Amino acid sequence: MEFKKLYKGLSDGHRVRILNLLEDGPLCVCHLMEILSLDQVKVSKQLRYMKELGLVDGERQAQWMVYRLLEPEHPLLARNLECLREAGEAELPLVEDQKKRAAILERIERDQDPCPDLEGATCCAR
Amino acid sequence: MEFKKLYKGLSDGHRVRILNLLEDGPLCVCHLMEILSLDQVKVSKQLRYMKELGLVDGERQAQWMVYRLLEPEHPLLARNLECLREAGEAELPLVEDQKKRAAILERIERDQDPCPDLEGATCCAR
DNA sequence: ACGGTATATACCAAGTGTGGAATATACCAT
DNA sequence: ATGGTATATTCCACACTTGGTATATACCGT
Repeated sequence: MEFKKLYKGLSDGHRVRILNLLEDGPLCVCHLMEILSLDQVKVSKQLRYMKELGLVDGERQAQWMVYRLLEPEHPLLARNLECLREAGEAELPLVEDQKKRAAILERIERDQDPCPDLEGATCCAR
Repeated sequence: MEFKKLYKGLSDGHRVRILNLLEDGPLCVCHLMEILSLDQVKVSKQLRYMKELGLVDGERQAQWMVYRLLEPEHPLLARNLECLREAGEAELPLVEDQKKRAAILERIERDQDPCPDLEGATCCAR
């Protein structure tokens, strides 16, 4: 991955939050909307932008689009997210986002919500 | 420093090369021009941009402007530059730039070129 | 085929970054 | 005061990013 594209990806708060979430595993658009409290068009646009940068990729699962990191083990990305998480709330609610993600996954498990099948676990809540 | 500004700074090849050079110590514009083989206006503009981002600051020393990192110990910046240097020539000639910088400093020492006084050493070659 | 849900795209306006050419400013030496 | 060197700024054009609103597409269940 070109360094330039990585940094363009990281130079926006919403995008960093999305990358941070995807680092823990794939997610569909509706969950990203829910966690970020962002409307659908904005999320879609950011995802498209990051897809063009070569940071993420999306795959259709039934009616949902499930996004994932293109290079989940990319050391520079991982390292930067780590530092940003350590920076705490003052910068971005990254750890809080991770908790919300976990809560959503639990809810899905508990309520048997229909969701695309994804590496053993389900993804979507509605 | 806001993370956003750091990444905006890093998302351009010339800027990364400048930041990498300044990490080793302050430099004046003419040396940056020489090492990057870039014309004066472009260097000045990138420096201004990074000054607005809060990444660098410039101080006049006689007829020269000497630039330095605003937060030389910033861990995220240091870490990213380190990784980019390790990435090697394919991405950016960062290590080569460092060598050029050292060569210039030697040349100054040897030829007693006039330069702004800076933390003991001199800086400018002309 | 139809209506609903999830997601993407198109279009337009505003803001931001980037490049080139010309010009201005600051300082030095004489 | 003058001319030279180092650096910054201005202006203009162009590409990129971002936000809003509206619309289109894809898939599902019936």
